[in-house]
Amino acid sequence: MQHRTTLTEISKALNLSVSTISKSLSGSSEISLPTKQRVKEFAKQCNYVPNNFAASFRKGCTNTIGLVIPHIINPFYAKVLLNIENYLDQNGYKLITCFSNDSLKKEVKNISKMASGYVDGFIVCVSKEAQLNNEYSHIQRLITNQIPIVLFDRICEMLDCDKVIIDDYKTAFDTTKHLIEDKKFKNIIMVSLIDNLHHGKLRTKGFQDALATEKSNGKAKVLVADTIEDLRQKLVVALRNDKSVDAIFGVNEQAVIQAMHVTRHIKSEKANRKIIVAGFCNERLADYDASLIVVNQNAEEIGIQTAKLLLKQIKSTPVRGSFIKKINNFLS
Amino acid sequence: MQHRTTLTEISKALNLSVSTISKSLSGSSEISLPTKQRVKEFAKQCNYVPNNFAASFRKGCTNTIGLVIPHIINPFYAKVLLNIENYLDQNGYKLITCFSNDSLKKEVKNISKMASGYVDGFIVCVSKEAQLNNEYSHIQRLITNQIPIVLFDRICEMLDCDKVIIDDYKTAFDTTKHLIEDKKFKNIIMVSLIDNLHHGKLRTKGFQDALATEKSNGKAKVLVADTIEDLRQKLVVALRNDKSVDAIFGVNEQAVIQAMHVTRHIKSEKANRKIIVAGFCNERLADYDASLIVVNQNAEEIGIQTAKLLLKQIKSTPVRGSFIKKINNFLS
DNA sequence: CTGAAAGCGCTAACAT
DNA sequence: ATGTTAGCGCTTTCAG
Repeated sequence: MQHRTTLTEISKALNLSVSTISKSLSGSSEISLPTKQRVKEFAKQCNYVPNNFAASFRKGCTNTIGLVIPHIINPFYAKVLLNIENYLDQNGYKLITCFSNDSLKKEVKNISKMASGYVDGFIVCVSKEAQLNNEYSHIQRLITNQIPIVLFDRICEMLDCDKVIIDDYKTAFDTTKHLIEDKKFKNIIMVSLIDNLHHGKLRTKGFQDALATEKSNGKAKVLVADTIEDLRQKLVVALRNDKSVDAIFGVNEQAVIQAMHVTRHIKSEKANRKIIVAGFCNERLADYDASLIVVNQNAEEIGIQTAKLLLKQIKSTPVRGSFIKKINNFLS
Repeated sequence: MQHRTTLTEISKALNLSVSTISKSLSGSSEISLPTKQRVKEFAKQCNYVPNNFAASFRKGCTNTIGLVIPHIINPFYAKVLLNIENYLDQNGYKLITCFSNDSLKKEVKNISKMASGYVDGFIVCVSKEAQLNNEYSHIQRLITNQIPIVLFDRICEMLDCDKVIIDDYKTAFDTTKHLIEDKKFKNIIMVSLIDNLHHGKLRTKGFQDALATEKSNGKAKVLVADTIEDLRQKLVVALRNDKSVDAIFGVNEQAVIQAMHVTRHIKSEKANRKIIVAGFCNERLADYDASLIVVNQNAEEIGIQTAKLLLKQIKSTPVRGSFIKKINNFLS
């Protein structure tokens, strides 16, 4: 790495003290105008770039946030990430991004490497593995140590910290109502590949409760599977057995995609059969099938709110520096 | 922020020097086994977490890479990012991620904030705006200052640094050949929304050259547009005017999507008409239309190679520490 | 084996 | 208006 000019070097060259240089460069009113100009000009000539990393170290805060999300192939996470970054950038923060790949081990590793001084706070969407094993001690440790943290999307209700989620239950409930009351579907099948996850269960419940409110509508079927293949087969069987099914409600993107597939297949068997697919998925899916009814998951809003909450926490937390100041006062 | 135990505190508590603590904790062979154990145990009791940020500062390298990409809605970039992160993580590096939103101003801002000491090197995919204005001075400055940097996907040939791209020309050429020779298409239309970008031009050229090699095949049409609407209209007209078109080759994802749309529309007008869409796009598009021919853009490979090249550069660059050491030796 | 000391680049309280 | 000083937490010679 090429040598970078430092304040000390400038101070020696101009026969001024480091603090004068520092103050001049930051435009302090304590310094005379001629001095400030001289310093600034010289600094520019030397290609001086302030070492903000050193400043961060000195001040005890890094203006950096650590983000851990499962992955980014799901456009929902991509959009959340994009919005978090934009919000943080506008507020002078940087973002260290890590992907857990839904592995608990990598999640723990990522968090601990960032927690060793690199970030002022965390935004986390926990891995599937953490959820399945109900293993949150790494998160709990951050909370205990009063490190600012906001969870989003996949959360654990036991943890006492800020959380941002869509209201899965309400969204599923409302969408189902909409399908019944506005769209006039009579026989809806729900499909899920995430019924082992917390938000998956909530969506299923929302669907079921919405149907329960429609007493006349006796038919309600929930199809749950662990693998795509399994779901597809179950769905094919269900649609062949019950010719009156007129809509499929998928509670996660993969389920929606499979529903679209199967629907196309069933339609090709019987041209006049009509089945509409609706559900939680990327709105771009509608690019390829305009009849798809997409549930809006508000990724933008989630991203912004998450970041906003975190910065609020950070601003209300005294930085380490002031704490140390207290100690020193006490000792002296 | 809660107080964090430091080496100094441990040293006072155990009546040992800071350096002994430091060495013990890092398992140095200079320290006796009993001391090491005593220190380690005490550190654990105090919940000691090393401040690697301070260590980074001291050592003059941060083990952090700065990434700037236009955005992440395009799954190609998402996949590249994911693979970069995974590779870097495996090699002990963190990743600061920024999005330029294709704005030159934000790109410059992002780079300079990271360059102020936070990162050991950069991975950049320049913004559309930078390309259109041929404005690369911010990148050139990094290169001049010998800051490790690798460009990917959108590059500038004038810049003297490592670059990773897919071979746009060859990929377009080969795909076109494949469409003609293997798939036996007779009349292919190419569509593009990126003909103002460097790689867009290369893809167009690849298409044209491939067609030129087939002398018997007189027909070759290139449709270029700036907006989606414009492209769609042009394509509709073209397909209505020339009933013999049997394939559309899109050189970017949006163009491919529009081609799929228009094709569906045209087919609905005339049921027996057959048109196949092929092109550069996310392979997930094939989930919704199995007849789509997807060009593989090798996002995984690009991500990994980019990261690998950067780390290679970084490892071959002496850290600032050693430079400073030289100065000191010289002075004393 | 252990300790003392210097210093990474910068800030900010406290002189002068 | 300018300078002095202390120190952020850690690593790394060099001395004992």
